Amino acid sequence: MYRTIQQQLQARIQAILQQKYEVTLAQFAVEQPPAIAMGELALPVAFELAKRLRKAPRAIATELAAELNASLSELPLVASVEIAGAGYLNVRLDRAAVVREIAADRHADIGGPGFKLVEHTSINPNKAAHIGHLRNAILGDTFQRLLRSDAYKSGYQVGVQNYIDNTGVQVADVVVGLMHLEGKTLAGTRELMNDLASRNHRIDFYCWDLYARVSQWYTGGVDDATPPEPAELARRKQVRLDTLHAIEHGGNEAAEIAELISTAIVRRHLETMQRLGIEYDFLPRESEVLHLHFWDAGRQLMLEKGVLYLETEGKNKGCYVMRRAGNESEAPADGAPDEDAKVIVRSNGTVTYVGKDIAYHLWKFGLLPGKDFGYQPFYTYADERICWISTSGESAPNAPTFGRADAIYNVIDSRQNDPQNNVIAALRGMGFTDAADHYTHFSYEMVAMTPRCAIDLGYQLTDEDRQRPFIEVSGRKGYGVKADDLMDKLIAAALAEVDARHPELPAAEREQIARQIGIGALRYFMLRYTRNTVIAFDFKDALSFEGETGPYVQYAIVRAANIFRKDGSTPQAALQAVQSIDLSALSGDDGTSVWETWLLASRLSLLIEQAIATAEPAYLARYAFQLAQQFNNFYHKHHVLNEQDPAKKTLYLATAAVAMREMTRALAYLGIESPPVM
RNA sequence: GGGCGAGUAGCUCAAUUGGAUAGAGCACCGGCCUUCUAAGCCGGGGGUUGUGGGUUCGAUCCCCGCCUCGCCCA
Repeated sequence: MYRTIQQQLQARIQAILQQKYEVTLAQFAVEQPPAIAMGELALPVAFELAKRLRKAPRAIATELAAELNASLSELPLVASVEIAGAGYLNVRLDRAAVVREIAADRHADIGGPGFKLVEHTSINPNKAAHIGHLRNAILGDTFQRLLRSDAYKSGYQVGVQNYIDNTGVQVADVVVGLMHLEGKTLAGTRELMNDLASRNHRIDFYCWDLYARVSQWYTGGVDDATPPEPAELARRKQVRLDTLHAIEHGGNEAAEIAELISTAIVRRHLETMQRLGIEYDFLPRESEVLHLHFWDAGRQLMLEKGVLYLETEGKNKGCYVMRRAGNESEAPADGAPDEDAKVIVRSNGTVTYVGKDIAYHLWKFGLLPGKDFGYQPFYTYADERICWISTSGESAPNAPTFGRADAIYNVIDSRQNDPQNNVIAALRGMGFTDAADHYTHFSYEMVAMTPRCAIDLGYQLTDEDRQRPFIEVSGRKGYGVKADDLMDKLIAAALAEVDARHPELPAAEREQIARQIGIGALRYFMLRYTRNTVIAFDFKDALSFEGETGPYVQYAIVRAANIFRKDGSTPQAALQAVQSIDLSALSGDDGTSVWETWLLASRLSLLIEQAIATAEPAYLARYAFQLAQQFNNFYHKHHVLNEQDPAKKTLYLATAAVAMREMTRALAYLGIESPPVM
């Protein structure tokens, strides 16, 4: 509702500016005054106009206030407009009228046409998911929820992809471990998987350790009694390279083991993410990008569009290269080679990662001629939703397609800034400016560990590392907190609390509530930081259920629900009743704290809009906390069930109802469930 | 060496993208459970926003220099 009022004010002011001064402002801010006593909305528009009109801000504000006050009939929810400070226009709302609008759940809509593709998670399928992957998946999943159409907003059509690099060097390393460290064949690998499954062990955990061992084996690590000879190290490097090439080509034992193991781990990743309420629509795989020859079509198109050319001189002689972003104007005027150009195809004919990525992104926008994946069902969720996977064979009859997006969001950490910019530059260079403009690298900083946390986990740190602000998670070293381990810990901690508080509940119910709380804490923890903040992970912070956490908000909802349970009434009835009672209790000191709760509760659509526009889910997380704080404030100030004045009691009940409604919604966008009791 | 990001309370982070008195959580100190759940609430201390300049009605935010840290590239 707050958004609607902002829009109405903006429209009205635009009309006045046009009519009175013949100026139009493309955009101007509508803020909130520092204190509610000064009104509900503040317009600094007079400052903006001071330069253009060569007039003092306060004089302009005076004229605008007069115009606005004279036409209040156009703004049914505004009570008055006054001038404050050096030229602010402060707007007071008709509290009763606004409350009735909010109670009736009238709010601005969000959404529009178009298909938006969100890609997130994209974990190398060679080891267990860790806390860094959790941040990625939780950010992506939350953003997807903000975009998608639902009961609250029209939203957009959304597809969620999880890219699987199943032919990369990381998978090859695990295959090297299985074949050369453990001497396993394809049959032996099958046996291992069956054995792990029968003992309820996780294959991704097994590979976590194996991957760390292989990484050390390459550099002559712990498995050797004496350091290996240089010739032996060279042989190991060659084994790695040969395995990688074998997997890329396919049709051999290494490739089959890679397929077997990576698919099993992908399945495990889906299970891990499902615990967090995260689901996917499609898993495009690197193997299909290769086997379906996406790059051939991409290269053809790049050559036609003139962004790819054969370098004939200098250090990149014999390579196909692309000029770097921003260098178009500095093209080699004197015919000298552009040494700064990005190599796309090496002189030996192999394609770089960026090259494959350009082709893949052309496909995402439906710009790759004649190429599409085959689609087969891979995983079915509880609600019958199907997760599809790419295949180079025939598609299943009822398969959807996922290319042809109007906008894409790639949730990838900030270390991939350069490669992502290269892809965008390629699209722009090819003349696909619309695609380039709608390509969002949803960049975020990594999750690291505090040195303290790493030591607690038993990792050997150098003295230098101990002095660092944080230690990077490293699959290669085996450093990191596994996603499933962390969830287990959080749920166990929550269960201990629930057991103590609600021994009367059946065990299954207590476990369900503990799961909701543990996951709520985790998702909130990953969302409360803005994207370009490095999270230095520590168990103490992550395991907290107090203060600015998910459980704090969940608890506020439970408190609100308890009011209705004890009262024997429903939130719906309370909101309905607001339409017909006297709302004079909204004014005065007492009423103001009630009114502030309504006002804050009415901002959800505004916050969703901002979170989408800035690709910053943290704004919504913060909002959920602030609303819960505001509600707790109200809860302690006004004892609802003891209220003797019937009109006041009805208003208070409705206040609890509206806060509960919006907190529950906000949490749902964050992917956090609201437990019935806690 | 080049590119990107960051530096705000003891600690971890915000600041509606240039607005009014820079706000939260944690930690610390003090108070509040016979009331709708204390996973909560109230109060307190704690700041030259790394540093030096500039832009303007107004700068934590924008521009330039310097210092420190992280990441990426070579």
